[in-house]
Amino acid sequence: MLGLMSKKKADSSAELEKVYASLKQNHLKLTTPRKLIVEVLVENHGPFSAEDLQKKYLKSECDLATVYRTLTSLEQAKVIKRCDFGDGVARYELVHDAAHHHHHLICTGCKKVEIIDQCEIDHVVDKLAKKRGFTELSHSLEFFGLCPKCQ
Amino acid sequence: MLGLMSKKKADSSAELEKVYASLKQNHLKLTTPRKLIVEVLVENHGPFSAEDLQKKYLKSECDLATVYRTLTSLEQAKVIKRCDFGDGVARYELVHDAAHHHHHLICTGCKKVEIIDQCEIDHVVDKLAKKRGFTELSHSLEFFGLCPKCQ
DNA sequence: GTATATGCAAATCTTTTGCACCCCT
DNA sequence: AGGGGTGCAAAAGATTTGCATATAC
Repeated sequence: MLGLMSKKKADSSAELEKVYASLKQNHLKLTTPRKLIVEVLVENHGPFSAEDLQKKYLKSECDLATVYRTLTSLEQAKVIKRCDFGDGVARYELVHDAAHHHHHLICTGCKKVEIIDQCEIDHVVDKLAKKRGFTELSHSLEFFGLCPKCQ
Repeated sequence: MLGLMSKKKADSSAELEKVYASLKQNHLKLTTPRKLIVEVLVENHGPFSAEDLQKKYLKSECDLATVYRTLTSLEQAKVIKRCDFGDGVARYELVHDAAHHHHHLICTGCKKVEIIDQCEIDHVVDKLAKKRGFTELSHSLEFFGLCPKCQ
C-alpha cells in the first residue's frame, strides 16, 4: 500500500522533514547531534530528560551540554514542549498537531507515564486569552496518582 | 461585627489553627521556624519558592535548609501544594478547601502571576480515577502567556 | 570564509544531607 | 528524658557557560 515503507516509518519520515523545516526557519543548522536528537524525539514517545536522551540513546555520540543546548533551541522553535513532573527535572516531548495534543498521568509510585487524550482544557485557554488580553497562550497539565499495581 | 478583629484577620487565625491541627495530626512539632513559615503562607498569596520565603520574609530567622525541610513536611501533610512554572524552581502555596481550588496564569514576560478561578478540570480527574483504577489523584495545571503590557 | 555549533571543563543554581547541638512535648 | 528539629557546612544533582576547535551553509 505504501510501497516499501511501513505506515509508521512513513509517518516518522514526514514528521522528521517537518522538524527539519522548522529548524531551517529558525536559522538553526542541521548538525549531526541535532539530527540524532530530533530522530529520537520523533521515533520514541517521551517525554525525555536531557539525561534520558544522552544515557539511553546517544551515549558518547553527543555531549550532555549539547543535549541541553539543543533542547533549549528546539523548545524556542516550538518543536518540542517542556513537561514538569514535579521532581525538578525538565522533560521534553515532540509537539504534534493540535489533534495529537495530550497530557500525562504519572504514577507517583512506579513513575510509569500514561497518556491522556481527551481533555477539554483548550476551550478554557481560549476563553482566558480573550478575557484577559493575553497572547501566546499555552498550558501545562499533568495528572498524578497511584496506579492499581502500586496501591 | 466581628468584635475587635477584622474579617481578614479572623480568617487568617482560623486558617492558622487548621494548619496547626494538621501538623499535630502528622506528628510534626510546632517549632518557631515552622510557625513563621506557616504564617507567611497563610497570610500571603503565593506561590513561593524556598528562596522567596527565606529572603523576603524570614531573613536570618530561619536557615534555608530548614525552609526546604519544612516545605517538604508541609507538602507531605497536604497543607501546601507544589506548583511548577517551568523554570526549574519549586514553588508552594497553601491548599484551601475545594471551593478555593485554583490555577495560575503566568506572564512569560514579566513573570506576574494571575489567579484562574473557574476551571472544570476536577471532573476530568474524577473520570480518570474511575477509568484507570488510579487513587490519590491530583493534578498540576498552569497557563502561560504574554500579558497585555508585555506584548 | 564566516558565523554558528560542539566538546570539554569549570561554574552556577537549586536542593539535599551529615552531624553536633537544641528544644518541643 | 528523649526524639525529632535546627543550623551550619559540605555534597549532590541539574543546568549553564567560557573558550578553543570544528563544521554547516
